[in-house]
Amino acid sequence: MNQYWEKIKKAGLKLTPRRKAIVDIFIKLNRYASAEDVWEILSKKFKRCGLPGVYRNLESLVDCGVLAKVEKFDNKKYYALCLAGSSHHHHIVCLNCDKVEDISCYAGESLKKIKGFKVLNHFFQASGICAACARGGKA
Amino acid sequence: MNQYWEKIKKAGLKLTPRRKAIVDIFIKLNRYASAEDVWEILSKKFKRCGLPGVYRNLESLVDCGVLAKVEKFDNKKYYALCLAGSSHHHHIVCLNCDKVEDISCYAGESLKKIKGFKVLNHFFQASGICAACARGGKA
DNA sequence: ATTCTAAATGGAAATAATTTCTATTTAGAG
DNA sequence: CTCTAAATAGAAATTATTTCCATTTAGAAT
Repeated sequence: MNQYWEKIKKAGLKLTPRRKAIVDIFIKLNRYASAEDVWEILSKKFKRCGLPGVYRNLESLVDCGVLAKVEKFDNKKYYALCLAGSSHHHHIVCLNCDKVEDISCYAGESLKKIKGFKVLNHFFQASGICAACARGGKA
Repeated sequence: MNQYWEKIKKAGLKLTPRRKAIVDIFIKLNRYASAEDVWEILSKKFKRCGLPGVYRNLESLVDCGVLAKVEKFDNKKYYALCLAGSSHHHHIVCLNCDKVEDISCYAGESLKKIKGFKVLNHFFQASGICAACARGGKA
């Protein structure tokens, strides 16, 4: 029972073979992926496997905190394993290898009021080159 | 020749009736809008008016700095008038009236290196309730 | 172990957003 | 006024995602 399975159970979701496999795929990938990416890999393991089911599972895994959404700003949805707890945090993405890491939120008091707005939410995401890629780890 | 028209000309784009009308729509709206929103309004002014043309124009207006993209994280594209110059900045969106305002970027030295990543880009967007809506301006 | 029920699933089809393509029109330089 | 590259309309294609419904299954209760 790993930390991800625990999150799934804790949310009252069933720990299905499909969900275990999807978590496994993300652990092995170590980067963000689209529903179609996941479906392609999952299809090798399960002969009968629909894309709608993958979409449903990715959403439920986001809901229970196992996955986080990653933005590529191209009108597609991307997901990555979320190691951080349920506390508010952000993500940094490697432009070379697509790896995603959790980063804590820097927001302080100054973010409660901006330009007369009462600020309720904010989204932050950084991208760049991770240490491994900078060393030529993959290129 | 207002500031928006100037930006269009400066980018080497033609100042067409369609583009003038789109800028005008955003000035009057004073909030972000989707391609379809713009198309609906534009259709009242021009009987022959295609959605693909609206998409093309919105993109070209972003390219020349007249419009900015706004994220609603729903896999649709949204646009708003961009008053700020070409310098790096962000946006804050009113959840009640959809108004968008430019905000300056707070990023300092600490944002150059995060978790070993060499940070190249970042995206920030805040949302909340604007002063007018807080006063019950529209609700 | 067996039963039971809500949740999960597959797959077809629908929906929604956006882009491509091609022929026609037009802004604006000369 | 002419000319050309840029802009346009509209149909059709593409892409991503969701809905629908009939079937299966995880896991709680027995």
